[in-house]
Amino acid sequence: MPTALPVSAYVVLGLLGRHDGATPYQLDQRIRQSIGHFWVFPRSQLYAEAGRLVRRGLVVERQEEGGRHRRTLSLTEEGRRELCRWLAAPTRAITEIHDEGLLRLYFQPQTCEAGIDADATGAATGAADTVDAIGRLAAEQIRAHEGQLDEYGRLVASGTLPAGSPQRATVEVGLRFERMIIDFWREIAASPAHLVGEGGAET
Amino acid sequence: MPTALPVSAYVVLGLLGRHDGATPYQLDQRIRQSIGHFWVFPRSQLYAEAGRLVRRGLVVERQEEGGRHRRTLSLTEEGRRELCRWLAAPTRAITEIHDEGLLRLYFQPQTCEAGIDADATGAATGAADTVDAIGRLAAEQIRAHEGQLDEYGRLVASGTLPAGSPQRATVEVGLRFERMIIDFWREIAASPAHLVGEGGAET
DNA sequence: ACATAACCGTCCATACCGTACCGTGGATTT
DNA sequence: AAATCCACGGTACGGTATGGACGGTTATGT
Repeated sequence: MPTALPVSAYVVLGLLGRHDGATPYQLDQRIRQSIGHFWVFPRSQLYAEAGRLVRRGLVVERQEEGGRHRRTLSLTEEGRRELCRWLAAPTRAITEIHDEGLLRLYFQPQTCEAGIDADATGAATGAADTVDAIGRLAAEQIRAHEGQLDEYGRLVASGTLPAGSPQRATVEVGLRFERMIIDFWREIAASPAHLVGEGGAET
Repeated sequence: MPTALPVSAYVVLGLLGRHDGATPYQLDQRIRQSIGHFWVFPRSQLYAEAGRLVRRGLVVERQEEGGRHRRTLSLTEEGRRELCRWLAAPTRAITEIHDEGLLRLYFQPQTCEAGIDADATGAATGAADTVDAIGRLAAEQIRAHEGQLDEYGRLVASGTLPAGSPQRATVEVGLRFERMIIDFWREIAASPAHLVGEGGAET
């Protein structure tokens, strides 16, 4: 029991718990259409993580001698125990979000070369540009998120996820999130000017 | 124009655009109560990123000779131009979510040893344990997210964010997200058994 | 046979992360 | 005035992450 394992270790353990004897490659594919939606996990890290787990004795791998040198991973007793401990343990970890669109929105009223600065007297020289930028941003985000929403929809429609399963439930979060954020951006798109300090008495 | 800058570079540029002449330390504080909610940004990266930006000539820093050796950062002309270009550029980047709670939920129906040594009643089937685990997980997540919701509430109440500003809008997303996810976990909590394949023929 | 595509794994240079740590200097004690 | 404390402000460092490019291997098509 070295230091606490990083979450990514449990991604691998958990996946193996459900599909023992898989190769990293297969895990990668599964990740991409499941957990990948709420836990980013690039391919190369998978191999790295698998290696670490082997070193710690939580996983064993058997590598094909010839051919593709496939590595078959499976949990050891200790690996399964560790996984179960983690699943039963409490967590207060909060969702961590990376959203470039929101970032851009946040920074939006910026003094750019269009020539405005702190619109002291309400001369809206650069404000129009900002409104423009916000409008475009919103439009793009709507499109992007609609795409994502569709993808979730297809995933559900594909029937791979048993209705009422935890796996299905996590996708449900994805669906709701996308609907929520699309609504949000639609509101922004509907009145981008509203954000540039039109009505707001502020400092 | 070196290779495209990573998003984190624009975090610094954007922040400086709004508070020119700040020290990394100050930026860190601002981040923690604003962008940090939708773009995680650890302290140490701030200094690293600032250094990179200086090297690229988008930012200049003046370091105090004595005392605390504070570094004051400000945008160069080029830095501001780069920022403005980014703000105006289109992005189709999609939200990236890291949520450990969902991860645990996803992995939940796992074949664990029923006899968890903490309380060995010995007779429990795996299903009951799983229902239990899901219930606890949901309860914790609800508490955690309620805490986060409160924090957003306080942020809004504090009045630091001009109503109708983009900054306020981004917090709105946070609020909606938290409400959404709390609802989700409440549903799970209400009938965790529902997820364990109670009614369904599966496997 | 040959080309082509899908498999499967590896490498690598950077970048990132978090935490522990270290000096500063002002305020409060003693 | 010396000792203590604590908010500042920054650095170091070991481990992790990233993602694209590369290089072999089998299957598919022509």
